Amino acid sequence: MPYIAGFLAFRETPVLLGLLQKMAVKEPALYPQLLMVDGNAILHPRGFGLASHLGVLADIPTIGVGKNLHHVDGLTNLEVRNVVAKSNLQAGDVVPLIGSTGQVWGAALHSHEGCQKPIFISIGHRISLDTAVAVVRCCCLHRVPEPVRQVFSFSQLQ
DNA sequence: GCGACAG
DNA sequence: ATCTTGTCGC
Repeated sequence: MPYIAGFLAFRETPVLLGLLQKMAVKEPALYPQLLMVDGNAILHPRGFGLASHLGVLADIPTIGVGKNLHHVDGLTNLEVRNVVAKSNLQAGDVVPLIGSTGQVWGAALHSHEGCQKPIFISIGHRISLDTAVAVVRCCCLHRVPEPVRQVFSFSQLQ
C-alpha cells in the first residue's frame, strides 16, 4: 500500500495487528496494555487516524503521537508554532489544539526543554487526553517519547 | 504557478 | 519521508 496522507492506517494497521498477534502467541507476558502509536489518533481529517484504527481493531488503549501536525479543522503549523512561541512554555506544558469549529483535537506538548517544535498528542481508544498527555510526558527523555523514538530509530535503519 | 496534509 | 547545513550541549 502506498502512503497517502489521511490513509496511513490502511498501510500500517495490517502489519501492526500481525505483530500483536505474534506477541500474543510467543510473548503473552509482554502483550501491551497500552499502545503509543507513531501517528495521529483523532487528530485526523475524519477524526480517525492510525492510532484510533489500531486501538479499535486490537481493543487496546491507544495514544496518537505525531511529530508533525496534520492540518485539520483550520489548525495550521504556523498558527500552532506562533502560539507555542509566545506562550513561554516549560518542558511538559501543553497547549490545546482547538479547531475553528471549537472541537478539541488534541494537545501540542512542549516535550523537551529548548525544543522548537512540539509533539502532537491525541486520544485513540479507551483513554482521556489528560491521561494520554501524562503518559507521554513520563516517557520523554528527548522530544519524542522513548517507545516511539526507539521504534522510529530502528525503522530508519530498514 | 501552484495549492495546507501523519508516516 | 529524506537530505543538507548550521548551532549547541555534553
